[in-house]
Amino acid sequence: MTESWRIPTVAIAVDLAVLTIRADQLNILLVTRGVEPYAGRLALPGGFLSSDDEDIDAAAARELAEETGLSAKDLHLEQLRTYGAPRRDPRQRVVTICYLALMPDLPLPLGGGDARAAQWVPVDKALSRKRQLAFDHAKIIADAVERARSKLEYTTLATAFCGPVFTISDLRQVYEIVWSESLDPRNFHRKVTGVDGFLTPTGDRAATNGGRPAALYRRGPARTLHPPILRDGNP
Amino acid sequence: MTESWRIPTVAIAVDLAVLTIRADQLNILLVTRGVEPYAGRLALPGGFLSSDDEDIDAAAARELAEETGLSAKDLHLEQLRTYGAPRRDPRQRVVTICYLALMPDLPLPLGGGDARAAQWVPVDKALSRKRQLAFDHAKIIADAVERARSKLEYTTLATAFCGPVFTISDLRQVYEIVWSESLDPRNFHRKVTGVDGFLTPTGDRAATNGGRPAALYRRGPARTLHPPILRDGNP
DNA sequence: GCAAAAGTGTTGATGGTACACCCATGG
DNA sequence: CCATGGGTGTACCATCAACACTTTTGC
Repeated sequence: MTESWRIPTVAIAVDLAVLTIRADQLNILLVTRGVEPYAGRLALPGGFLSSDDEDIDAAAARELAEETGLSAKDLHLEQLRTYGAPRRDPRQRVVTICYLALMPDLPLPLGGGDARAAQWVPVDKALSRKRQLAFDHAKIIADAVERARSKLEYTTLATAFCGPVFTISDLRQVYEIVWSESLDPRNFHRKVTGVDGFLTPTGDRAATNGGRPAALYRRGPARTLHPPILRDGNP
Repeated sequence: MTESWRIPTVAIAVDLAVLTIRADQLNILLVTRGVEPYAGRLALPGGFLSSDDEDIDAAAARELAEETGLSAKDLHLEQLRTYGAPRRDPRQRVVTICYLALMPDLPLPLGGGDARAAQWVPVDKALSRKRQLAFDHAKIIADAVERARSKLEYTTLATAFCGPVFTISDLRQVYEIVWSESLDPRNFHRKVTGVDGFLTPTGDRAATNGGRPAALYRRGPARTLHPPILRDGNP
């Protein structure tokens, strides 16, 4: 608590839940804490809000750039929820505003100035070893994953996990991995090509990997899906 | 600014967007500010978070009880979003965690200890006179209404606007008013009675208001709607 | 040709809309 | 009886899951 004079009585933090798909699994970006409390444990990247003129959305974007080297306009970033249980940080009262980011699988570390040991951890693994996570971050991760899962249903966000050009198979695998559910490739194809503005054909074709080469697409202008693509597990 | 010594450099507020249906309109609970800034303007009820051991959800519930006299377990209360633009409060940096509450139309003031002038204001009126609202509260109200609108689609939340017992007509009017859209009474009836756990019949019937008396229902155990009841305006 | 993946056509089930029709009450 | 709102039946249409089938590549 020697640093408590530097931080207001109720401190405000901004934490990031950054998701990607890697090796057929949903992964989350975690850092290893170097200091107490929870030294050595895995935690969401984040930091305290400075009291200057920085907007909280901008603070989240800045943290994201520091961790990944990516600008917020290159990927999806949205506010998830604010967590403020009284003793979630044993040092003092901390209220943390959490953000959800989705990005394609890019190499890490991405040359950010902040060279803390950020690593991709499969979400399943992180959530099955809750004791290794700092603070209430297991709960935050679970909320982030659930938000991502449900957003795939009625928005075009799945494309945020893909690179700039992708095949319909790539997109289907995003859905299958995030939902842990297999989808019929033929019906999926029809469904996504039927939504206006979801996908823009590039005209090119992907290198074949054993069969007929797939058409390549970019993400289209649509942001919501009409009709939605619904999960099975719902009822 | 005489009280600024009591508030940390970055202050945390909890604000409430309390919605109800009154006189066939969606209404929001607003207070008239007595002090600068924005003295005399309408604002969302709320207050600063104390740095003691109060959870932020509990702080929202306490504010709600002070304004309406109702306990949080009697009505729906959920976190909406956190707003933290740098100059949203001209005095100092304030980050506000906003909550959305839905309640049936009950008389106000509800005998809370805090006798500030809380009043119901039709949402349309509030949003068409944005200049009369304090801070960024017009934006918050718009977000709250949009959240309520979309939650009616896939949750059973519409019952939160009704009293403990209600008719299917009452429920339909909730949808019609919140969505500003008229629905076919016959198809609506079939739809809601077809969702398992949405409605529990009481066995009683309402006093007639000109026609056959309607069956009375309580809210059932279901919290999500399968299938959803979708708005028209979507595509 | 054969395997493998992409993409199309078809069919039967399901859920939605529109609307005709019957039910129960007050006046 | 009539007016009024509550509630059911039904016909038609859109969407969807399931799966047979065709297309396009590598080997």
